[in-house]
Amino acid sequence: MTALQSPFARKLGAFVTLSTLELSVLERLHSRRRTFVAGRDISHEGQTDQAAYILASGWVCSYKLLTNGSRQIVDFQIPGDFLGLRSVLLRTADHNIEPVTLIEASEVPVKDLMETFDATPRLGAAVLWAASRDEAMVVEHLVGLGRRDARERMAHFLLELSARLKLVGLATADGYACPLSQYLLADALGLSAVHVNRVLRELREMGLVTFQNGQVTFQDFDGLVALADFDTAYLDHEGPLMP
Amino acid sequence: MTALQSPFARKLGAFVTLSTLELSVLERLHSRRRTFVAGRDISHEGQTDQAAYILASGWVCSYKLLTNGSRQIVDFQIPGDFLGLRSVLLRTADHNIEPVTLIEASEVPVKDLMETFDATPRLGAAVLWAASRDEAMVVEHLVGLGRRDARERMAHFLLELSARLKLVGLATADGYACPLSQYLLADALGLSAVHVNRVLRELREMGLVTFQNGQVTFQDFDGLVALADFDTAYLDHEGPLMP
DNA sequence: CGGGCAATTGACTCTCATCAAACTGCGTGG
DNA sequence: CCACGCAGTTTGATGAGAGTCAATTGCCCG
Repeated sequence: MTALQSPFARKLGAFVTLSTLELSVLERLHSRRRTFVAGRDISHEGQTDQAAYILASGWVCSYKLLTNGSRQIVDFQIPGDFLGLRSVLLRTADHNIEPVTLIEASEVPVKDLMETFDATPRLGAAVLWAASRDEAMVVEHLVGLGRRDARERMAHFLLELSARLKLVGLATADGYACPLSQYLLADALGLSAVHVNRVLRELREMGLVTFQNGQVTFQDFDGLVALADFDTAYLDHEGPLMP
Repeated sequence: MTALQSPFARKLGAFVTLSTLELSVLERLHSRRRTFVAGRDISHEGQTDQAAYILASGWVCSYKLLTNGSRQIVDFQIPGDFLGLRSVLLRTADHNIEPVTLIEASEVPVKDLMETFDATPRLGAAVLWAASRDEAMVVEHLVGLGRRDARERMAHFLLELSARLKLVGLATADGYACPLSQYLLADALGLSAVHVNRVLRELREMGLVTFQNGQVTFQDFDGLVALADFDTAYLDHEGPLMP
């Protein structure tokens, strides 16, 4: 896979034009390709000396555990997303990272990351910008947990994933393949798995979306947008401020 | 106020040693001092060309509104905190910023910010590190909204504020002055104001904390920590990776 | 064929929102 | 100096949304 085709380049390319040099630097970042099996954590809260990764294929989740045994998934990462950038900046991982499926990811050692920032500041800015965009997503999740009911939360979540997946060519207007179990959805949306099931049934019976056999299919996209009060503004920022 | 005494320098100084040059650059960042009255927003979602601010005194909240009229406060900022960094990086504000009290803040134009990154990379790294720490806090809030009940949330919130305020000398082991109304607490914790009141009463009757007349007083700090499952790890990261 | 995991459904419970109504402290203006 | 209004706090009563417990179904895979 060349950098031009990599989901990461594709995502950045949707917002800025990258020079040949920058594309080749991107390609070099993809040299340390690794695979990880589903379910075994890549990184644990409290670990130091973390590497960052760029996800090439498969899905990942970032989560935190509470001592009472429950867990909260902070976000899912899809191809083209950066993993563990904050953990690198803070020197210690502040959350756990678990592959949801078999994944391929390119390890980016701190040194390479710093050198990239130095050698191609435009790429550095792009990475920072992507990180800010991810943070905006986390904020939106927080708003959902605080002020949306279960139906709205689910609708919003499915729509956000749709927008993100479209950017890397993994979704169409009709829907997308989604490898998440109802337990994972529950941990992400702050609900119980049982309630997730009921909410999905409701949305299906309302004729809005179906989520069955790992496939999300929109029946009434606009209706879903209306229900979720979904506004893509937080995803559709202008590209990074390029030096 | 010299940079040495500013809450921002004080906060950074708790994690790294700053050179005289760096302190003087910091001081220059504080030149455009402005004041804002409580209740009138400094910045609105969707606005472009945002400036960033360093908060010198007073309290601020960042929030988002939903079309159904409810609002979710994402975080409060206290003296020493940066405001609107993400809005600058994304070129568009993705949330609103409202002073809770009369505040003093130093405006930091994008240009100055970039120049600082360029001229004193260590300060740039420090700012980035502080931003990552703030993001870790947002993540912790998200976990609270998703997986903690009202009592735990309130306890955790009061403890986090305590830790943050201590860092800039605004709290003692006994407690701190807190200008937040129960409505603000409600919007931050994803609760109704009525329920906030009941929860505060409960915590008081359990002999853990009191929050009355704008003063938070700990009666049983350890008991509160236990109830909240509070772990300062997400606040106590090592200092920034200094180039 | 049996084990195991995810999805599904029903019955019951509990936390928290909502509505309503006092009550407080406080600044303003008559 | 007091009446008034207002914003914030406090308390009670009721109901809805979501959790928990439990049982069943469907399906994949050894």
